[in-house]
Amino acid sequence: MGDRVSTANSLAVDDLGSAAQRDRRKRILDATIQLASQGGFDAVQMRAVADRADVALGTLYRYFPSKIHLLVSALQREFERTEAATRDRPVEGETTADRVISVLKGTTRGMQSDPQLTEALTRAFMFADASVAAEIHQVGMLLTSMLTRAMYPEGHDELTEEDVAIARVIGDVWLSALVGWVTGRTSAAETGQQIEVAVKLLLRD
Amino acid sequence: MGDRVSTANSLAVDDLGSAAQRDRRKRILDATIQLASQGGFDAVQMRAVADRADVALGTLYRYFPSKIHLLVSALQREFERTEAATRDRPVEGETTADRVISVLKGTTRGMQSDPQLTEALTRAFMFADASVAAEIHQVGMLLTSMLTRAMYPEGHDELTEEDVAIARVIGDVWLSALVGWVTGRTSAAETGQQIEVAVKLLLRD
DNA sequence: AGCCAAAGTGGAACGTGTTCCTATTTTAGA
DNA sequence: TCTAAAATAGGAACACGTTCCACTTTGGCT
Repeated sequence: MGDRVSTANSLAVDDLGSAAQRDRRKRILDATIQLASQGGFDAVQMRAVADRADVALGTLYRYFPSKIHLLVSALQREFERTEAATRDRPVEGETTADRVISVLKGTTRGMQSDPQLTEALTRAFMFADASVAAEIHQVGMLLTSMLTRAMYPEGHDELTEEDVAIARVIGDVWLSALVGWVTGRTSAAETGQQIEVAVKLLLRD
Repeated sequence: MGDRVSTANSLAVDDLGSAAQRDRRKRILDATIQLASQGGFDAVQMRAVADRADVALGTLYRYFPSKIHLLVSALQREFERTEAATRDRPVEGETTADRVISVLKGTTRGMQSDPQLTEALTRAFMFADASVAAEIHQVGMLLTSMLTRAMYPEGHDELTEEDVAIARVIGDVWLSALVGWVTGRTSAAETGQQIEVAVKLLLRD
């Protein structure tokens, strides 16, 4: 009775090949995040990632065609985790603005608790070109999703164009603020301030 | 009578040393912009810049301690030119929003007419860390200045905190839109749209 | 004019992202 | 079980940002 799992990998969410391949991919992303967390963007060196993931350099490049792809993919994974964590928890706050601010500050606080990791991921995000558009778009969707959920906690059906536009602008401000912070040009407090002001300007009804 | 200009360089706006030094600096920035204009960020190679500016590599590094400094300094010079050009010209448009959109679209159009240059300068701007804070801040001031002038063409005295906050948010959106565009993730039309929507959201009185 | 410190030259050298190549191992299918 | 294809290992090689060094030129001072 050889139950040698007859090729059955079709259950994978995104069809990422065999179990061994999924495992390698995970090891690589884990190593990336460890290194980023310790030393930021510069510490994520391809040879170091390969070593720590116990994978050859060529294999690393087979999975992720560049350092930027690697880091943006890591960002995507982290962001999915964050979004999932936010999903079930009810958003606190009376007004729309309060709820949005609450969600954003929560997320920002989470990122600021690991500055090096945030620096690495944000830098990669800002440097990414068209070849990473898919991953970037995915992250953008997650952010929009988090924001609109904060705006309408009890599952609205109708998101107006304006709602989406507002979410987008807030996302832009958030990103700028984050860049200012990771590059050491603004403090954590200023970053929070910047976001709060923008949200209040945009959601004053 | 030897009128050999007795050390008289104290008239320089920012005290940038001797005429020879100012000349070298200019040659370097010119070379940078030429190369960026032709091939974007990747084409601005330090050896190439040094060659074209007719300067040794070490000298280039004496003037600009990194490629990022070099490009951000080039951006600063270009932006000063742009800002000066906008200064005298009256801003067209009835409403505040119209005027701001007009100024931003004009500037954006200018940048989009030289995509490679814009890509190089924007990339550098986004990658700049704290050591370039001075130059970055200068560019931010110029942008704010352009925006508030568009908001109040007839020289208001009182810029409220809200005015400045709005200008800042618009600047953030502009930057995000620009990054999306230079990295090939959004089209020129989408970029304009994105800015217009944000401005209308923020200036709807 | 002659001297000295600062600035510039020319180029070697190093680190890290990326590419490439060959040998070996794993995997899928007959 | 056997075999061909795909994946991986291991590492050399290359490109470009950056650093460094020995030497030369420049410019201000006496």
